[in-house]
Amino acid sequence: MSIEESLRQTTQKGLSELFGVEQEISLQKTRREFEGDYTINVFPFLKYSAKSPEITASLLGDYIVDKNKDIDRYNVVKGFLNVVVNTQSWLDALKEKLQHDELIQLTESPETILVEYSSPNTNKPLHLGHLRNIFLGDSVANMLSALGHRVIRTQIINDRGIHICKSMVAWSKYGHGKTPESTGKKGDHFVGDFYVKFDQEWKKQTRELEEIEGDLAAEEAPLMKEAREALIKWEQGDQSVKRLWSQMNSWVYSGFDQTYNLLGVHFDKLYYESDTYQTGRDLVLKGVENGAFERDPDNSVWADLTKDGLDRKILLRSDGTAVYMTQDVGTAFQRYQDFPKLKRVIYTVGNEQDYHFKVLFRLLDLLGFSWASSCYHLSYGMVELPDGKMKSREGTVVDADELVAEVIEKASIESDTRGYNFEITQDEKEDLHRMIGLGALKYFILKVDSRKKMLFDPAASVDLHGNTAPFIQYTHARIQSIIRRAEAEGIDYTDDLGSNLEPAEQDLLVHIMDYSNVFRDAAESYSPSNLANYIYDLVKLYNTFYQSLPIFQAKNKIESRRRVAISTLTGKIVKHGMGTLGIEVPDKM
RNA sequence: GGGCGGGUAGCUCAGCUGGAUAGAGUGUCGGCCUCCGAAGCCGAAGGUCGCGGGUUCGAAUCCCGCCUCGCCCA
Repeated sequence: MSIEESLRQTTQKGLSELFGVEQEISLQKTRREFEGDYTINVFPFLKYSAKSPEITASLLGDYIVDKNKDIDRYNVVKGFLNVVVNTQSWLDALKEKLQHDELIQLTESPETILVEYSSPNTNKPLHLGHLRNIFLGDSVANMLSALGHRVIRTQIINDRGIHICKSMVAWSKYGHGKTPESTGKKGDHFVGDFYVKFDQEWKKQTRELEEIEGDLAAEEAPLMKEAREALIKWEQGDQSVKRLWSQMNSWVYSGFDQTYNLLGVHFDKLYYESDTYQTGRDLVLKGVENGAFERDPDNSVWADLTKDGLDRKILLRSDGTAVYMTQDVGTAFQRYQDFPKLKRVIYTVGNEQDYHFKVLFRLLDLLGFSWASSCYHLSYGMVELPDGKMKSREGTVVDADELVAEVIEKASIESDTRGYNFEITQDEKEDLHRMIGLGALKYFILKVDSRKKMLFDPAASVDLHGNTAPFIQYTHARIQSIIRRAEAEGIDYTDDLGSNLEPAEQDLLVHIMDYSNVFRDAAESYSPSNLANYIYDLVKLYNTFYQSLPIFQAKNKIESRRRVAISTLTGKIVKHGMGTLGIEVPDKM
């Protein structure tokens, strides 16, 4: 049992025996300006103790010191009881952690959890917004998996609809049989270019038509007509349209795969809307039969959610075609068919769809699916640029591939400028630069609370100083350098570590011992930013420790050993934590 | 019109299940490489926690109203 947990139990017991208090208590870290490790605020218990804050705190303090061998002494400041943990207890905890491989405590009830993220459309390449989505979903999946859950990573690929048909029409007319191979272009960009081309030509046609058709020009433009025809033919199963459709989609997928590979993410299972959109339609029709939904005179189908404080929501248009919501009903159902053991489904989708998911989950409930309540919308805020929002129409979208290439290039320049104080091959250099550049980007995005909107400053995202991945990576490399030297000098940290701790050692150690708790809380609240901030604090404490205390020139062998032990454990946590965020840390840089 | 989310140092962000003098980074200014990796460390300056009420021994944190920014539903 951890020191903190045991203190919590003793305190709880003491409050109960002394004052008859039966409630959850919270332990805080003692503020730096006071002596102590943990602080208990006794104000809430005064009405039970019927004594002054000072006396209440002293009684509790006496009890804790008497009953808990980890606690050495205490002091009282106003209503705050600061307890001091035995130095020996901290050192014992350190030794124990080093002997075990597991840095965190695994969950006692492993679940099967499906995490959906990325989920792009197949008509254009990934952009900065997708990156936040991907990094968030991937790190949440990593955290849950690290706790011992069985995680299925998935995405729903929006591979059908008018947008893909636009690219298809444009390629047929202006493509001249070109392919990604023949042009040397990445597949998703290749197809995206035709989507843009469609838009340009369509606008041209619209302008020409406006005099005759007025407001209808956009819809009546020949190109748009062709796109709509293509969609109808697709739904009818037209062979040549389907062939072109799969051809273009496969180009896009190979482009996406390259990007995912570079980002270091993978998926266990893919869902395509072209496979599941009919399922949703059937479920909705069943819902009409059993009275969950209603049919209007014009034959459209609606769900009346006004009782729940939501609106009336259309599910099938009067011509019988499905809307997005209907497709999502189908996909959700399909997933529980495929994985009957699912305990949780996590949808990583931007917060502009908060309402959409509220409605979706309510619909699943109305359809009688017991698992509706285990669906969760992992909602995240938009990414904004220094000059405002990304708008595809204004061409201010930040392309994911370009951005990744830029950060790696920047990392390469910075590393080369600083030089390398070790032997390194060209391949290793490239690997290192990728690690640093990509790490900087991922960390920059993940350190911000995902629920909030964030500002993406391109210059700051590749910064190497302060609260950044390169700073953390650098510290890791520095620690590894110490460990290498310790091994060379034959320092064995499993030996006696003494009975003393300098303040800088203790501050660091206390934080280290908090890792398991912080990790579990971050995982269960789907908050990679909490983990990122913990690692940053850890690394800062380590650097303070490192700069203020000699390791190899210490007063004696025992101190050297202890500092190597603390360094080793810090290094392990940094690697584990960053790895969970999807960020690699180098041994040398 | 209705709903959701945000507003904390010049800038970017922590802190938000109520607790001690609100913290980091960055930027500005000033120190620290004969010593284990300076992508580092130490220090200074910088705040009416959007505004106004309320609850409480105690509010950045909870409640109400307003201002403001963003998004969603018709």
